[in-house]
Amino acid sequence: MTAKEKALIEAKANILKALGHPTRLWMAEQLAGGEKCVCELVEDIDADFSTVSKHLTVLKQAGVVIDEKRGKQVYYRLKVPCILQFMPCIEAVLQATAQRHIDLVK
Amino acid sequence: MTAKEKALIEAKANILKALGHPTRLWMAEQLAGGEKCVCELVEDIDADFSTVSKHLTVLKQAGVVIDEKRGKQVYYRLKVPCILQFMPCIEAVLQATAQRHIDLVK
DNA sequence: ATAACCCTTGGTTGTTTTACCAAATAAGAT
DNA sequence: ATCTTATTTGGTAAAACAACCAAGGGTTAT
Repeated sequence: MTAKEKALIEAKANILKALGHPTRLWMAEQLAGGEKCVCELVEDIDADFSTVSKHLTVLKQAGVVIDEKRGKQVYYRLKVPCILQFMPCIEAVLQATAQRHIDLVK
Repeated sequence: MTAKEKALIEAKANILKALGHPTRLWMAEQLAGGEKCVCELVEDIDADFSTVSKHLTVLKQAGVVIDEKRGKQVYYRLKVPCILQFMPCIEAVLQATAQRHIDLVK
């Protein structure tokens, strides 16, 4: 494996890793429906404001979202909407996995 | 968010997390070309036998791969091949992100 | 039976993540 | 100017992760 190939795979893994946390994945799914400010996300989830903000920072650094400050609030949105296209496949994995998962997807 | 929705998102995040490590992502890509035994993966990468084995266990528990013992060796393969279909989108994120990433994808 | 090979498991250590709290910054309202 | 409101940043402690080494369990070959 060349250094370039290695760097590419690390970059890709980093994006998947960013989405590989329940809170962050949930946020990405929320943003698929359109931009939201941090406060809206905080409101919908049982977590600290700072926690939400830090998760958004992770997504931002991974290149999954971008932010824009408007007035008092900061709005986040998906940078590349296709990100959530692979959810059906993820769910197919769950389907294929175990009995206990099947009812999750249905 | 109901308990069920929460469980679903955790399960999905777990799959993405499993793929969110350079070595594991690399393995998944290798297996996209067909099953391989652990020894073949170890040979192609600069890592300990036990490290490779543990990474495979993570992928297995996430439902991404399945294993089959044949003779002395254990063969791993992708359980749901579509897993790697979203790589183009991941690369699109890289493209969209920063100058320093662009040359990685090309 | 012994040896050699393939793989997993257990243990250890260092690193990374995560969540919360408190404090700091920034913008709009009074 | 002061006070909210919205968000980020810094700090800290607990938990999870990752890599290596050593040891153990099967399986085939001798």
